[in-house]
Amino acid sequence: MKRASIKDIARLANVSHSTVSRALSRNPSISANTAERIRRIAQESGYRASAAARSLVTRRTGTIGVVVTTITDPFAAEVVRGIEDAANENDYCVLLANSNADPEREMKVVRTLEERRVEGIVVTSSRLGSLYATALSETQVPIVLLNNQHASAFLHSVMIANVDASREATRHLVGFGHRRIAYIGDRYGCQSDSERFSGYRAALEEAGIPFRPQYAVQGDGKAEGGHAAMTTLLRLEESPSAVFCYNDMTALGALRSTREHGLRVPEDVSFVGFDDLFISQYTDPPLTTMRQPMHDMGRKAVETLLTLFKGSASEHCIQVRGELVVRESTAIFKEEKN
Amino acid sequence: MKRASIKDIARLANVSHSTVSRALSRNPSISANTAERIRRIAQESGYRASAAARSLVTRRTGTIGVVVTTITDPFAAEVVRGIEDAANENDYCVLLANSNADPEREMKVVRTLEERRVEGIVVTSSRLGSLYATALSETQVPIVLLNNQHASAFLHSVMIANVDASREATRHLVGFGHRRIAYIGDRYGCQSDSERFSGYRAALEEAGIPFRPQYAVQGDGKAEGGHAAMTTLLRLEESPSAVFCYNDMTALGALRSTREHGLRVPEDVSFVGFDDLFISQYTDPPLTTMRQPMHDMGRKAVETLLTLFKGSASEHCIQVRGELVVRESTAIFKEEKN
DNA sequence: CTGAAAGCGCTTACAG
DNA sequence: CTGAAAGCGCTTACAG
Repeated sequence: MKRASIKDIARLANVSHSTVSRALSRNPSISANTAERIRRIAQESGYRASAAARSLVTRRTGTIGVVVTTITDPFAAEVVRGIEDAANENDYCVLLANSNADPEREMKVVRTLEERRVEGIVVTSSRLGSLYATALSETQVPIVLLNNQHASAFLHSVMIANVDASREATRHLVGFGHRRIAYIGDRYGCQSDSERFSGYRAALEEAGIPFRPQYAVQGDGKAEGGHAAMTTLLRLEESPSAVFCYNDMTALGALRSTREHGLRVPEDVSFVGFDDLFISQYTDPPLTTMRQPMHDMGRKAVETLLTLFKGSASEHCIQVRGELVVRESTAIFKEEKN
Repeated sequence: MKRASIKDIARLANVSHSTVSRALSRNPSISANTAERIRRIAQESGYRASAAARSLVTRRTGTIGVVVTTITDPFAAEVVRGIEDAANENDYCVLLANSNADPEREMKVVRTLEERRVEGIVVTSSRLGSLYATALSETQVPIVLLNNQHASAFLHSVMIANVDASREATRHLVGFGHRRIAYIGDRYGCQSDSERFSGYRAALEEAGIPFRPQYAVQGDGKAEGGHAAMTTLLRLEESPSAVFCYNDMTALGALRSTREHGLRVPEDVSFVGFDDLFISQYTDPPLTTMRQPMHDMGRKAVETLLTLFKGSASEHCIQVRGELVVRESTAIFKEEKN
């Protein structure tokens, strides 16, 4: 059975469909009585206005598109939650798409979102920031990149202040007396990896600790890579007493490798992660980590979209600060414990 | 600047807009040459067909709505991933909405989805299954409930076979020689909690182990609740040697409480969870758990939607089996270890 | 192979 | 306060 249209309601109410439209959108020009009557009839017949028809004339869809590599990534999920919250508060819906970190698919997905006339798009953790700069300059819908992996001055973005945050995270280790401090990076992390690496180097430098190349190893941003990287570090003649990890997932894997080697955390080796995923408070021991305000970053992304919709200018790159959350995976360095 | 419409392309190509429409939809009646030319022009001018206009006439939007309590829940995220994958393979988009487990909001959200003319809706872990039965019987769009908390025979659903799965999980503990086996439930879990509790009871019964009421405690489905519940259990005169948890998050909290009491897992107490969240392989020790095929459940949900779209009949309740994943949080019972 | 016309379900000036 | 008309951007019979 067909859905009731505005005309059906009009017939039922013995008025023109224009009147129905006005009554339903609470246009004050309609008399209270008829308006009331029309609304009741609409209600009873389970009428639902067609958003498609409406948006065709109003030129507004009230939806924003979100592309993530995969919603299964806890970071992405938290960000999307922030986006949803902010979107809903402003009566926007969210069209979700995943790119699987595949540039081709990512472009295709953006295309689809354009056809659906999303009013704005937020893309998280994209690896093709630079591709976007050109490909998307033709796009007519505002895009904001969240923690994108490549700088692209032309686009709007919200980013964590990687260098500062990483420097602070590493300083925490330095402050605990550690000098053999390693870094487990993300070989796919592009700009954010190199920035976090810079922050790490900066902290070493200001503490007068020489950088040892063998202490900089690469993971893959996931637990598997962190595990493998940590295993490498543990095989070193002089293994590190502390490790700063690209992110919490990496730390998770590294923690496990450490445990498998019969070492204790933090007594034998200290760890600090990056992100503060929900689970990081439940690892054993609970993880000290540099928190990214994921929820807030999601909000900020839609807020810049919103100001862009109004035609106002918006900051091009919003930088957000991390916050060190000290838990139990870091301890004061003690010489030769094992 | 306005988006190019089909008419703009028609003007550029010196044909009627009907011809443009046909060329773009690869209607074979159009001559290869003109079709080619039209497509090139459309491409160059960055033309994007308006999905709204199209769906107004085709009566198809190619989108399905998904409502979750919060995407931040790892279970929901995995399910949504499965939904997305299946949807994309069939050229559907996903409109995501969160209900915050608030019935009122959930109904509102469904309303919004209807206005957007989603062709189907999947609702995960809803607590108002029974409300749906009436409220949604008026709805014209097919809805499938995934692990809904209340039975409702009128609706389509995909569910884990809770009783069987829980019985098997508990049997695993029994098989390891445990007799003091506790259950930490979810006070908000409604039907799924009572079903999992039944499975637990059934396993005890078939093993001739008397049920002890003080061994059945309630959490809240989250780590906090699991922590509190386990603390209660540990204060018992004769505390359990094994615990079956409503879900992995509960187990996570329980694990932590156990650790805080200076007890070892699995030497002092064994744990089995439910879900097999991604993180469960990274807990310390890695968690033995009853895996729910979350990804597959998501797929199945859209598959039943798809068959419903075709007008075919579909099974009303698809039951899916859990799979016990044995890791290191369970061990053979040994008398009086501490 | 191509075009003119009608219509999908709304909103919104324009009249009255 | 209400209605008739036009139009948003498409698709699709119907002609030719």
